[in-house]
Amino acid sequence: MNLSPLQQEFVLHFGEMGSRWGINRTVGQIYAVLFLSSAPLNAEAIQTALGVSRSNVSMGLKELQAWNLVRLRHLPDDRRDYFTTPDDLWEIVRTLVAERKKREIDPTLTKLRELQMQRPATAEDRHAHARMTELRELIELMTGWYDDVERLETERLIQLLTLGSKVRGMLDRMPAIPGLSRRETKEDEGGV
Amino acid sequence: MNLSPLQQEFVLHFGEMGSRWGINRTVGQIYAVLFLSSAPLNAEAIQTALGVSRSNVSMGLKELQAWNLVRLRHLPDDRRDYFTTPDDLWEIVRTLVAERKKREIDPTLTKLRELQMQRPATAEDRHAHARMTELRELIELMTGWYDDVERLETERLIQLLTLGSKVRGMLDRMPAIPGLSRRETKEDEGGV
DNA sequence: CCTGGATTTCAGAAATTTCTGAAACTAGGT
DNA sequence: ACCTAGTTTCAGAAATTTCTGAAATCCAGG
Repeated sequence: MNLSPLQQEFVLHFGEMGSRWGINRTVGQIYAVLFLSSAPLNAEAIQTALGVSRSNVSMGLKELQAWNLVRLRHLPDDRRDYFTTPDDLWEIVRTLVAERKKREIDPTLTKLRELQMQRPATAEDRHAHARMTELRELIELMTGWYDDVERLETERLIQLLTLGSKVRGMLDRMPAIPGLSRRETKEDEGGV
Repeated sequence: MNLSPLQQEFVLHFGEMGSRWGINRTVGQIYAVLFLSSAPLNAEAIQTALGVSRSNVSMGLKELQAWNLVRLRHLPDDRRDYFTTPDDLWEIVRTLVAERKKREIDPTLTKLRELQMQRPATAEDRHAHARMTELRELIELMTGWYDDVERLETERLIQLLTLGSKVRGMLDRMPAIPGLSRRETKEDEGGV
């Protein structure tokens, strides 16, 4: 398979962005090709489209599968593996967010909870401990919200996003929530 | 400066997470040390705390400054540069989100808009074009929402997040928004 | 229980990123 | 104008990540 100039440029861009997204160039390119393709593709088609080695494609597909970002399909009378991305972009976004949370947030939350078992001894440790508490609470607030929103069906989610600027007006009409001010009580400490 | 076991473990964790967050280990560790410290730190203190070279610290700080994640401070009668992270964690989150959007989303949005100037010729290109449109519209919807939320003062933002599960009930009481169904009209195409 | 197309694994090669020490630079004090 | 304490830059070294080709594995017929 070979790519049209339009596809080509999109794929190249995804490759370059790959590194910023925490995946490597080839994985980004493989994803881009699958994303644009109207039909499922097998490894060989991807290989020729991108001009990389067969094993590289295999590893890339494996990684994309680990991210739940591609679907394995089979065509009748063909035992090769074919891959697609979901037609529904919202499903892709949900997967992306869920997987990033799993990899980038959850381990830190676990670690913070674990570290908070220790009682701080010195003044400096008390400050560090307080700082970790603040961070943990903030992450918990955000992931709690995410858990709620994630369960919304897509129609509702779009509705919520479209609401956008109206959010402010709505909040104005709600009572302030007591006991949730911006900062907790704050201790001052000295020393370099 | 040397770190307590509590600080040490937090710093090491941040270092390891660094790679998943798109920054490198040392940068993650530098940030962690500054985040926990009750007082501003100079480069030498960071160097001894982490046991890395002076130039590495310098580069790390430079990168953190490029991300707007640290503040440069000066103490009286001392011409060394001291650094801190903001006391307010919400400010940190806002910066983080804004910078990641700038680096990870905006370039793609620009590229998509640019690619859409081209008129698709083949059937396959028409499909690719449609797919890009879908993606662009989705990103625009999400960044539009972000732009609104970003302007909320922190109290309101917390209110919004705390609302969480109540969101669903609220949305139920709102009229559905016409013309914004889940998927656009969808063309079917064949061929491998 | 072979055969042959297809996929996966793996060890080393290639490329990229990170880290370092030395040199260059900067600016306040005298 | 020249120290001097401090910071930044930079070229090469070290470490890490990515990529490849060859070999190993898998598995659906025959």
